[in-house]
Amino acid sequence: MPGRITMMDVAREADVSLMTVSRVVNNKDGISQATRERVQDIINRLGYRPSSIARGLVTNRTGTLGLVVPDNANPFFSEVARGVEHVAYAEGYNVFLCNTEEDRERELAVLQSLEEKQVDGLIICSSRLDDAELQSAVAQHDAVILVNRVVERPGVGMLLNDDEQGGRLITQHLLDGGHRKIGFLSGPPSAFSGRLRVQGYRASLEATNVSYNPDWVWHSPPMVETGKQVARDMLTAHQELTALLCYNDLVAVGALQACAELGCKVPDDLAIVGFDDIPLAVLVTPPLTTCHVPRYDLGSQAMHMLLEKIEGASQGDEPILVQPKLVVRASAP
Amino acid sequence: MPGRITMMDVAREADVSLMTVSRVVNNKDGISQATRERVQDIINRLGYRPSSIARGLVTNRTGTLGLVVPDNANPFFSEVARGVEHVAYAEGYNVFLCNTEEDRERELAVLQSLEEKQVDGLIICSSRLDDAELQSAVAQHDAVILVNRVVERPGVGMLLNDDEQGGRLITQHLLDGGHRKIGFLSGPPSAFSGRLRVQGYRASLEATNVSYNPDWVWHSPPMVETGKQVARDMLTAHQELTALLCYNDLVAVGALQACAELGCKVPDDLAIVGFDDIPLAVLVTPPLTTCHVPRYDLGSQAMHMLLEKIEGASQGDEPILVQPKLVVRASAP
DNA sequence: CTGTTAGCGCATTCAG
DNA sequence: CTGAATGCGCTAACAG
Repeated sequence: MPGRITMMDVAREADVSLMTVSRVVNNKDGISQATRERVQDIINRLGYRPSSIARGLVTNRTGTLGLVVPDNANPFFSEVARGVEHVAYAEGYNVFLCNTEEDRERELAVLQSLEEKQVDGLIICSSRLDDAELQSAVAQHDAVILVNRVVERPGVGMLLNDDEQGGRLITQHLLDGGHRKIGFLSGPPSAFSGRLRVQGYRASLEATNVSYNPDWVWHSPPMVETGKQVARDMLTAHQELTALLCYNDLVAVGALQACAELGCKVPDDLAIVGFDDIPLAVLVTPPLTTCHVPRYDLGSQAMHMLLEKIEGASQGDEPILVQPKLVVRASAP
Repeated sequence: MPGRITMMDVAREADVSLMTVSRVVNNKDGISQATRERVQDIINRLGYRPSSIARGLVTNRTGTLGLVVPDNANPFFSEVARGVEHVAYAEGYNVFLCNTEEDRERELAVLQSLEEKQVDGLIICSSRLDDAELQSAVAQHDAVILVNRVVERPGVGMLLNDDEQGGRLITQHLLDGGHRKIGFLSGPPSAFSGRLRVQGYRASLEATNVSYNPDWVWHSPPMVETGKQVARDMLTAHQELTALLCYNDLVAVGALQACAELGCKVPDDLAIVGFDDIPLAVLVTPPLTTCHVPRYDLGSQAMHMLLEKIEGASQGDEPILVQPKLVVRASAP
């Protein structure tokens, strides 16, 4: 096969220099309308496409970005991804969507790979790395936005759902409903947002003089299946509970299923609250009371922040807090 | 800032030539154990990372792949994506996950962009392009796998869920249940698989001497909201229907909601059947009868096929058919 | 307005 | 076992 069509081919065919072709391709001026059109025609006729990797080698910009998420099949992250990609696409970027499958090792590997690919910028959602790992990973890149994770490092942008406040909101709602024995399935230990939500829960309890009971806080991987299993164990071990907060809606749905199996009625025997307000939340029976997080907007806003950083127009690095909103439905009226 | 660390830096520091460093980096032999270790140490100490774009320029391989889907937030595609990415990652590839948002123009743009990025291979899921567009888009790439779409072009691999058979299975199930007036919400007109499913539906009807009524086949975008709207309109216009086939589970869930609003009981007043068997299918009430499609496996198998193609080991281009399986649940017992 | 020169960071020859 | 030369396809800086 004849190999890729290069600028050289176009230049030869048009009987001009490489530079002239380059100028046409990049819409730079300093070229007569006539040559521009002639060259453009030849480009079209030959089907020439610029090699963005050759270009990247000289410009040091690849036009690609990285987006790292724990699990793209989780509706929360896939919606964040949509927001990111929509904006990125509008600005002419392509994005590597990288799934870490909730795995630390894999997150590290992905981050290294993105570095080798020389992405122009990076958004990391809900990193599962510990602080030290994240610090040094982030140090390799010069434009980074963290979503729902904090790290001490100048130059890193942060966009955070106010998880502690979210934890307070849902806890307060249950307290207002008269609940005093409230369990919490708090997500994976590595989840930063889980820790914050528990803090909010605890703060809210203590503000009402209800004592915090660590036995009522269990970890669970953030998926339906695991939520179901852990909820079953927890509810069996702690039959005194009258309400259950869940790390996210997926876990809450799992808890709903566990209740069905245990013959425990929601919300009469047990109130259940989720987090995120994914579309699924209104599709289950009973629909979930939850804390609404603007997933798509989180993605698009993170992307806007990243663009500012890439273009060097970043307005300082104060973390930006997004306020979640309590949504009351039948699972915890 | 001092700029990126290059091979040159390592070579200078180790007092060897570029080539020696290159050999160490790429694990080639023809190097003494001693130098290898010494160079490796310096690489680690300096934090050198090879530039995959520079490498790509000379090797003509980028280590990146493209995956094009209509909507990553659709659980069907996000699961396919997981399958693809899992295998890709294991083989050292990164993948551009590109959402077309069900938009033809955008799909074309994405495909062109992937060409400029010089991906080593490409998987296109459920393309919404017409045949001519797809043909010429595909012609630009040398390793392409189509999922759930057929195109006439040598060299293109195809992995297909047997949608016609799926259409037959679900239709037959309803016929067996005594239904004779069966509507079909068949998805977007651009959806190849929708057309096949309708064919199966029609074939199944006619094999039972039930006449095919085109008034009972309506299009609907493949999402819950739109499914709900179209279902409402259709059921209002055609109250004679006793069963409704849906393009996918999302549409079926929408139909379920429409029924709830219309005061129509499922399955007593109307049987509803979905397609895909996404996790959501068992979470709604009543759980959906549907046609199971192995989404994750579709992704991982497509990826394996793509790898074979990239490595030139492709075993011919017979489309590979995957058989869907009827799953009977309460929405259409 | 257009062309020439140089070099991005690396791997592939081919010599030592 | 190691190194020197060459070029991938393109753009930036300067010349004309």
